[in-house]
Amino acid sequence: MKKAATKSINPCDIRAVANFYAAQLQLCCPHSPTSYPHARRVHAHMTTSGFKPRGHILNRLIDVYCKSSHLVLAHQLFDKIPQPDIVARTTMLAAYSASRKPDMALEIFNTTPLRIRDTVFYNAMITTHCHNDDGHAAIELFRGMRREGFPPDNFTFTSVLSASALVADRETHCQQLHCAVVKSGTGLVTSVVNALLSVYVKCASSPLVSSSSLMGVARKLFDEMPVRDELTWTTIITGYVRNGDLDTARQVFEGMEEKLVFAWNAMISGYVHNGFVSEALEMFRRMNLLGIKLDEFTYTSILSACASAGLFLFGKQVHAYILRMEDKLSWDFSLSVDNALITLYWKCGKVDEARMIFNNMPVRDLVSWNAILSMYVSAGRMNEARSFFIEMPERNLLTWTVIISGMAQNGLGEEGLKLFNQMKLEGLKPCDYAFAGAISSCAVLAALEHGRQLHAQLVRLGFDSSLSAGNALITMYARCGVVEAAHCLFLTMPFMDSVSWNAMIAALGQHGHGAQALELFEQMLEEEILPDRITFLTILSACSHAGLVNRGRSYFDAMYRLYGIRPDEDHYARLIDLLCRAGKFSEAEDVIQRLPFEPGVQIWEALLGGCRIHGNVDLGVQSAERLLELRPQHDGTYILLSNMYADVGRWDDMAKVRKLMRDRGVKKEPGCSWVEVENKVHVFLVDDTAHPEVQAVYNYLEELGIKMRELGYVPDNKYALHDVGSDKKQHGLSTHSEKLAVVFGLLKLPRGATVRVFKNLRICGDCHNAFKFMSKVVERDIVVRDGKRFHHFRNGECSCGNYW
DNA sequence: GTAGGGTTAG
Repeated sequence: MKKAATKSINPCDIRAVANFYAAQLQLCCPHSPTSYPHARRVHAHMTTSGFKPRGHILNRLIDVYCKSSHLVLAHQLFDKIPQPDIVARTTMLAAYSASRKPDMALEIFNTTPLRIRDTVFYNAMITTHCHNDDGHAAIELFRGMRREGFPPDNFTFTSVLSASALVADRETHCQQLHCAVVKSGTGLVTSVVNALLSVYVKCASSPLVSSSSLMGVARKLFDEMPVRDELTWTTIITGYVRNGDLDTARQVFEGMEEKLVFAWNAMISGYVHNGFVSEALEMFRRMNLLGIKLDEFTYTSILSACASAGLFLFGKQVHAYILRMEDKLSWDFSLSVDNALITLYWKCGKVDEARMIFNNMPVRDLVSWNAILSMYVSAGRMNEARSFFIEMPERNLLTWTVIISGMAQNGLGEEGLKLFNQMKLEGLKPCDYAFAGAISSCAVLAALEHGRQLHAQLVRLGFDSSLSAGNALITMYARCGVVEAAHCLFLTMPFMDSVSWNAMIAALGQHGHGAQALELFEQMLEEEILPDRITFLTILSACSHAGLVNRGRSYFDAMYRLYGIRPDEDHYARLIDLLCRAGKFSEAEDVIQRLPFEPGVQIWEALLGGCRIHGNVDLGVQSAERLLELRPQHDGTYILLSNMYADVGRWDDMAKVRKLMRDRGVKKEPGCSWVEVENKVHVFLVDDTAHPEVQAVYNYLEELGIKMRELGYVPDNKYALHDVGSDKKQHGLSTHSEKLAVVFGLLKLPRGATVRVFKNLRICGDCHNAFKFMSKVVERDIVVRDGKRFHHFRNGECSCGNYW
């Protein structure tokens, strides 16, 4: 039947029919929603009428199918062509490139004979490599096409220049390509110079080169351009913005005769990213006054400005304005703006509102999901974060990074490391941020060997200059007890920020090197690194650990006066801790009286801790009572209070506290200590009998005890008595977990190696005393990290100076 | 038939 139909059309008519079909397909605009159904109808008509499309009609049909995302259909058609021409091949290849299927594009490329290839075809393949972030492949292909004698054109140069921006040695490639551009005669084509500008600008913002000279090259190109388009302006403006030179960016911007929305957006986002929120808002107001039509980029940038500056009310006004004109906006618009709105709400602490926006979004993308995940993580709502993560329809590197570092931040190191491994199993290559999350997990677990291995991997992968990983490593080494390694790393880091300084100051403070910590802080100020609220938390702790009361007090005063940072509850708590440890109770009470807020858990904990050290029972009882009201289920308060009564022999009161604890069903967190030996973590509990080699430990402990007593060690049974729930106390036989772990380390670790032990709770007084003697007897360093700080025992002394 | 900039998630 079909044959009959074909036969009935004579050659003249076939040409007329072909023209008809071509005209019909011409009606299909590339991205209109009606183009695909129309093309299908035309296609069906051809099939039923027996017309066999060839040449440009076929190519056009393939093109429409590709552009309307019907790649399978397009490819079926393509496969039916006996010898597809270069136009059909380029169309198919570019379609695969645009839909991020580089393997399919490469297959078409490789099966296309050299003799029919042309420059356009190579250009399309170079672009495919760019979209696949494979700069080297793109550059290699560019070289190949020149070897084969295909002349590069302006399209070739724009693509290969953007490829060179992707590679590490981009500056070299860029300069070579610049020469090739000049030789090819495309050196005055606007699009080519734009691409050149773009690479120079990117090279300049790389931290490894001196930016000023490269921005100079870019500026010269810009000044000498015969024709500039809007892209030119945006590129040069963002160039200055990325290099932090907002004044020059502004000058260039003001020099534009007709300021297009692109350029406004570049300025606004530049101000936002560099922290100049009021300038960004000023730009926004000016745009409104001039009646410039705002687009989704303007709104997202301005919402992000509000989010980072905490300008909730202004942001809400923008939100209301957007809602009023919502019906005029497209879906795509609403997606990115909704994402920015989520960020606005959660950064301003409105977690549930942010979740509502997410729930009501008609379309969501990964950015939306990742934003909510980050929100739960930073709010410490890890159960919600965990289930949200599982629910996610897709994940990318960022998703994994957020959840891994979130686990670490919330003390869930084991889960963090598990997720890091799972991520690798799923075939994702961790970036430096993901490594930072895994390293922080090691810091939480005090898993030194594991952390060292991650450090080694990091160096092998070339991430050793990474800021985030470096900062995480400082903290990891410090928290694993190797403060020297942390310091060494800090001194050799190629780039640093305030986080790096904070981490190192905190490391020195935790290890009892208070004076050094303060020295480093002064150096930080000299280098004009602005301290933040975390910096002050760490120096107040450092002062507290080292007993530097006066300096701590004066830093506290300087915080707001000199740096405009209002002290929060945690700053006040550290101040009170500092004062109480030094026995200055009336001053501490005075501070509490004049607090600008209701004292919370942290304040009373600090006070109680100080009272315990100095045996100030009355004040201690008062603060414990407040704590028991605020947090009745927390075990720590009961333990501290009962220990305090025991210290002064008030056994009845002690018994009452224990009864109260039992009545309320509060369980004491069992004390445990652990030590890493040959990459394996050995955990000990009080009076441990479970560890397979525990008998050897008890034997060696006895042996050491004899030598220690010869040097003057007197066991203090008072502390053993305090162990709630331990029935061996009357005999004074109880052996704390930290003693077992230290002795196991002494037995198992190589001769002379430092023993590093970690304990979940605070170290006990008798153990502290015992380790001093032990370090002298065995002539080895012993490091113990307890819940609060580090103790370095060496030659009979502890780094804390008994001040803890 | 092929190219290039600005946004939102760490």
